[in-house]
Amino acid sequence: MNVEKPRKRRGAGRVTLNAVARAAGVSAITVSRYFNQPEQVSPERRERIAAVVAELGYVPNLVAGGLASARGKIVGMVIPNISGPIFANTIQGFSDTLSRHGYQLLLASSYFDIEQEENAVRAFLGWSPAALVLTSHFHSEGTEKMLAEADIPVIETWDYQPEREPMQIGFSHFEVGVTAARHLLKKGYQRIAFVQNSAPGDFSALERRDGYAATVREAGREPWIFAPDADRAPFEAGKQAMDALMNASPRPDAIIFANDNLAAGGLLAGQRAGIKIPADCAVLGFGDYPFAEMLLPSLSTIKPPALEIGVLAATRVLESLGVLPSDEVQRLNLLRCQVIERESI
Amino acid sequence: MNVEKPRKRRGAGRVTLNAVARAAGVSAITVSRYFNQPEQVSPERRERIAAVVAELGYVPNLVAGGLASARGKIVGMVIPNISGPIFANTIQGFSDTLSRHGYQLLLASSYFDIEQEENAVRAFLGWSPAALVLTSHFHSEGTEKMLAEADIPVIETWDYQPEREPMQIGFSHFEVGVTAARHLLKKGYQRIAFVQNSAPGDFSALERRDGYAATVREAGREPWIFAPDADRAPFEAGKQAMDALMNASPRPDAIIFANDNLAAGGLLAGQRAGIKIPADCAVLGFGDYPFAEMLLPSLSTIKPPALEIGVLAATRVLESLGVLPSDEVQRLNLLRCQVIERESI
DNA sequence: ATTCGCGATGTTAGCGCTAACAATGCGCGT
DNA sequence: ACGCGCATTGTTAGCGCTAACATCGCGAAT
Repeated sequence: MNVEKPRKRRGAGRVTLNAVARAAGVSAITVSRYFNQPEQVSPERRERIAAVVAELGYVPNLVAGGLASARGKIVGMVIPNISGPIFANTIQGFSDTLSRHGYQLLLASSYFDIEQEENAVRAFLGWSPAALVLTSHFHSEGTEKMLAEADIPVIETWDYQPEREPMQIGFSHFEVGVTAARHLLKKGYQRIAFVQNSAPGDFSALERRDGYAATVREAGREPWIFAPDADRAPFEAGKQAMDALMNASPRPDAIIFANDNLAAGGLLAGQRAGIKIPADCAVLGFGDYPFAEMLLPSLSTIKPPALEIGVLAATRVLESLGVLPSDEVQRLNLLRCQVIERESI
Repeated sequence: MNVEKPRKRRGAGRVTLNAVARAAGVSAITVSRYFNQPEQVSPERRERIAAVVAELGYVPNLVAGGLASARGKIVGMVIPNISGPIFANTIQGFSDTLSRHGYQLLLASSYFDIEQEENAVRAFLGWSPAALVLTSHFHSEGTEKMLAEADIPVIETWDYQPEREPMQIGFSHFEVGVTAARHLLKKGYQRIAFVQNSAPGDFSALERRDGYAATVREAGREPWIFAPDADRAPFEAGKQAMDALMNASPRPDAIIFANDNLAAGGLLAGQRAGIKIPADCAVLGFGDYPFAEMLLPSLSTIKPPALEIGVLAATRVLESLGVLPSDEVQRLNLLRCQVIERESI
């Protein structure tokens, strides 16, 4: 006499939605609605279900939900690097805004490598995310193809190329260069130099340089661009630049550095060489890294809207998904940078 | 004559594993094995399947896989904050190590708030993650309960409390305080002060203080602890501390700051007051924040193994899951901090 | 020749949830 | 009284994948 024993036993005894439904004396779909469209459930049942959920310690299985509804409450973000002072704020703003609305963040870093980006995008798509957020607009063919087929909102951040199709949130690096140069010109500086970023592949920094160049040219002066050795770390490159520029004659009376790391190096080298900043030479950075206010003299810089980009990206995602209200989701979102004047100008 | 049309149509025409199987002339499970245990599939079929996968652009649906196998290739991490200079490296190391083995990172921040942590843990558990990584050992009751029931590897990082049950990866903050004090004593400093962190809730900083206190006492001296106002930002608190200590008589000849932000403030205030560092007074920080080498004088500090914690956490997770080999996964992992000597000592 | 073991492959039955459709009951206007 | 619309609840059929078991074929061991 064989006992017909069931052959499978996988789900490890977790409390399921069905168990809750049974205990509450309603059907499964009602419990499902309680979680997803509570306004469709009568108050009495809501209370009943809430009690059972608390009692059994039910945790909704989002995986099953995601499979059934073909769209999970999860959003992927690929960022060049997590630990840099720049992107960290964007991640923070993004993550916080999302989680406030019950969405989870899947994160991966690409290190400016489009193949790593492609791998991350592929893996993310496997989780059927509600949306994807990428950095910059330069992707591999494979990535572009997958994104086109995925049929979910895709947002590109930090870079701003209005002619591209996907939703964009960023600011104009060219404009930053213009702002920097114009700001110094207005303050009466005459010989303004620009120190380029030593890291290859940072195309945004080149746009800032171009903005600077166009502006000084417009003011009837020749651009003066110093390019440090490509193999130096930013801080060292900044020192090199300052040393070289201070040996020129005539010297520049103001220097725009492509970022705050370079500027910090410049500040230090200047000080070691006995240059008075800003009396002998003004220094302006970009990024408003946390240390900018801690240097001596404290570093004037241009602050990019890092946190805002993250928050706005999340907002646009939630709008696209109908979680937040909006008549029509804006495709282009141009933010502004801010000049932070401290002592080095 | 009614045409029996199927009633559902959800999956939006995505390429499925079944489609691949059909096109390759094998069964679905063989394709599944091709992805998960390729060594179990004969080389000929592997090739065949690979070709079809590429041709159709198949992207495995990890949600379905996760549901079927009751354990997704995804790992959750809850960290106090993403943008701080401390934890960013841990996230980076963790994320990179995981993704190298095909696991994805779910990230959330708690802002040192155990209720936010609980929410994050609940949401993460809904994705049936393969493991969870938390920061510190102080959790809400609800969190503890969920973790106990979840039956997955849980790792607590940064803090190190050997008596606790879960796997731990961190270092001893007390030991950091001891190291700092001992290092300065050995260099011949006589009157060593300690500046406490102004932020309430940073219990680790208090342990460092206690390590310092125990060590100087052991050397026959009285601990000298300065506590800045609790409502000041760290940088400002550091300034306040330096000003106060420099007005004492006799002055301390060395100061340990609870972290680099405080130390940077101290350095600046010292300089403004005409104090020669390190000749008049040495300064030692903690954290090795990125700006430490950029200050003038550059800041000597104690560098915590932030990146290593992340990498090791990921390694232990992968070992627990059998992805990486290991006879027996170590439950306790004590890492060491490193004294970085620059100019301020 | 028969058995055994083992590697490669296939069949079946869900995993836990939700979309789509169905049904029910109630108040309302005619 | 009847039909209609609306709010609430239920029924059914999967979503795409993999665990568990079943099968098949072939060489080695007996």
